[in-house]
Amino acid sequence: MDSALQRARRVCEENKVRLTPIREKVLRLVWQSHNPLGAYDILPMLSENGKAAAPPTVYRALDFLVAQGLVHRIASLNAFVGCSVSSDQHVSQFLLCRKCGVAIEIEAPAITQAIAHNADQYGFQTDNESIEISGLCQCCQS
Amino acid sequence: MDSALQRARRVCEENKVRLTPIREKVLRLVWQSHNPLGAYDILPMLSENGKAAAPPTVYRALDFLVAQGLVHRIASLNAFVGCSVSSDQHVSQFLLCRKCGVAIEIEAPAITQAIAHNADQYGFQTDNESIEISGLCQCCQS
DNA sequence: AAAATAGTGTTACAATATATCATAACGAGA
DNA sequence: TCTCGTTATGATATATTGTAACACTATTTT
Repeated sequence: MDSALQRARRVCEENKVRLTPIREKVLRLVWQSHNPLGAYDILPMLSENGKAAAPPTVYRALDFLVAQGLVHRIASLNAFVGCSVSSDQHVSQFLLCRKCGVAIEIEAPAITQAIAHNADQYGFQTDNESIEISGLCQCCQS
Repeated sequence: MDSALQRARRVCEENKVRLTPIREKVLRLVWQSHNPLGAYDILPMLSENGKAAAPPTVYRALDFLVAQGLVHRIASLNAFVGCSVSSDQHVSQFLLCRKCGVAIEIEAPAITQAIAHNADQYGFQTDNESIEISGLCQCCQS
């Protein structure tokens, strides 16, 4: 968690962008939850002095964090999760438990390679890949 | 297109479910468009005698078709596309052009295998995999 | 300090999806 | 064939997710 913040600061410095208080808070919140969080789950947690933030506030912060590769969006859940891989590759590979909701980020070069190979066959130039595998995690199988 | 309908009928017969007129019409519409269609794009096309259908009508039909493996949902686009592979595997692998919007369904056992191997390492029991790769198709690269 | 850029607050709204309850169609067994 | 349980559809309302647009503030650059 602390190391995640350190990495975030480093990444932002390298990219010459600012990790403002709002962005940092959203990053902390997303990281603290080990399950993916929806934008509207985060929203009330951002409220200072009892006044809730408005949707654009959280979406801007999330868009920023996603752009920097610090957070991933899980399209099938409309939710966001902290990126746990340190390498700066722009891939998003997740095992998603449909029971407990946990999101396990995996790093599988074999998948990435197989995708690159297939895309090549179609002359397709890839931007980013998003792999979302739903199923049951080990804990939830009994 | 006709062969797609034939397959649909066969699949429904095997699964002992009904391909009702609404479901068949939605399937046709999704198939006719070679780009993914949003539910609200389909909605007005369902209108008989000038009266538009209500959202649940199209969502029910789409849910049914997805459950039968005849249509895929592209989560990153909130859209639906006809399934073009005949084998009855429950995987969803797409190359999505961000310029022209085309969705190319690929069948890559190497990817599936790499995923199975990784899931195994985590003791994760997979239901279905969804791979959405955004980028530029060959036509749109110039 | 002035100008330019980037970030935030706020309001309103668009787009996507579902809950709920009533009605209709169908299919199996008496 | 009738009725009863199941499945499908109609209809209304509402929930959820995501953006546009504009004013204002903070930060950086010149």
